[in-house]
Amino acid sequence: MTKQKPSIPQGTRDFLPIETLKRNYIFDSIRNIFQKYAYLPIETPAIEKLSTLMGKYGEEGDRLLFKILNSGDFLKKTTNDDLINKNLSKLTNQLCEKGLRYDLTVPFARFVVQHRNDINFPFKRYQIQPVWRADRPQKGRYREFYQCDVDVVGSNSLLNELELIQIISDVFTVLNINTITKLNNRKILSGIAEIIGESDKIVDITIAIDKLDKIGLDKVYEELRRKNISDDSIKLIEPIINLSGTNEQKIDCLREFLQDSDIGLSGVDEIETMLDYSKLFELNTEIEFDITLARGLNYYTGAIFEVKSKDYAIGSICGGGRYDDLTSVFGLKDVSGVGISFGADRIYDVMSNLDLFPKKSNSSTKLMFVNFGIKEEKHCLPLLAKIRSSGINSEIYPDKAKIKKQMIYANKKGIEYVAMVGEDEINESKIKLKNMNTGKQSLLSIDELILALTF
RNA sequence: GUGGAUAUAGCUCAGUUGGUUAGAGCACCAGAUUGUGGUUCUGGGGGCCGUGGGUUCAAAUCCCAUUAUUCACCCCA
Repeated sequence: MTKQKPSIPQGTRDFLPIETLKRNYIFDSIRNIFQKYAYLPIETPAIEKLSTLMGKYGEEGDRLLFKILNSGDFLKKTTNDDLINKNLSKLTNQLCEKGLRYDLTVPFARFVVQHRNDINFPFKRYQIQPVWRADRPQKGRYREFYQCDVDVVGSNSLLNELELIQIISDVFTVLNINTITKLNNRKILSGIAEIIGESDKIVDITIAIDKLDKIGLDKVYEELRRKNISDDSIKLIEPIINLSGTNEQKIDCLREFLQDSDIGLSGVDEIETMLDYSKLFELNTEIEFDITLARGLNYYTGAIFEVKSKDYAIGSICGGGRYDDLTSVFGLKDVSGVGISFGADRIYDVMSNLDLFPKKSNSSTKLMFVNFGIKEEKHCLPLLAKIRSSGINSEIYPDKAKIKKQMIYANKKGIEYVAMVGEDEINESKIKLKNMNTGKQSLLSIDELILALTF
């Protein structure tokens, strides 16, 4: 048998215990806050029917879907002509019926429609699961990563948007990350497109101005021209792209600019209401109304959110928005939803690079018994059981090895205390407890030991 | 899908205009220390120099191909 070099597909990762503990700390923190705001958990399968996923994320998204080869005779539906001509899109349909989910929002829309009779609307759910994208990996970009979604469907109220802002603030407060939350509204973007007479090109326009801070003004104009936006139209948007000042100043300016666009004005009203309401409580994230925030996902229809770390550049660590019509493709009309997604993996990268994890998040064992041999381990096992039942994470070294080896094991595992029970201790009915941080040792009874480790 | 960079020990990397037996740090194992970890000292195991071809008396080093990794673009968490 030839030796195989162990490896995993690009863009995927293994997680060592120390990393997994830290990741769990992020998941637990986020989950606790979701529950505090009364969202309910659901899960959906990793694989969905391709018909559910295709066409929801635009052309680019379709390309990034992982597709699953049909089982059995997967060539059954193909014709020789299609194979010879390499008619890829047709062959894809014939070879694959399933794919890995690309995000949690579209499967959730499918879920809502499928289970509409079992759901209590307005439905507030959260979902923490991995998603997969057949992307080229790079910094902060993986092919398998976790999203932590919160969504409300079946309510048009802006209170939901507000609540999401509070959740953003709470999550990043707990995780100790400085953030800026950018807000925009798709209706404003639609209004702008309407005013300049390019309504049908709204997607191209928004994607172009979304790049403003990245490629600069000239390149944005270049891109707009490339998308066949007329010079007259470009001239018209100029003051909008250069919009600056406080959130209030931007709103006033836009209200003026959009005065002939009903949809645009309603977007401005929504933003104003959200900013207004958000002053009712303390928020630990800087709120910025950013007209250039577009986000590619073309199902957003109202509010758009994006959160970035202020201290570590890695793209957005949370994003989302309102989607009014996502369920209608699955046959349920007039159900509006709004939600955001926290990118747990990018949050991990931020916290890891800024060293924001609390110390307690990287160890789980509190106490280890040294194994001195058969007689001693039989004495220790009931003690260990008692310690465990009082809620202390603990273990016994499974082999009678050199003490040194056992101590090294405990040290590497970050175990706080080591218990040594040899012949002398057995005779005295005591346990020698060593604090691995200070090196101090003391002789305790079982009850004293439990008390000492419980506070 | 487009463009750039890199590939040497488990990890991070040295390696001279091509020239003896390819090195270091960290990690790992053992000993100094038979009931005590972290620090220190001593010793040890580890390498088809990504893979295939070419040039040369001679290739980790130069050339070509290939694969993998990585960064950026597109797009996105």
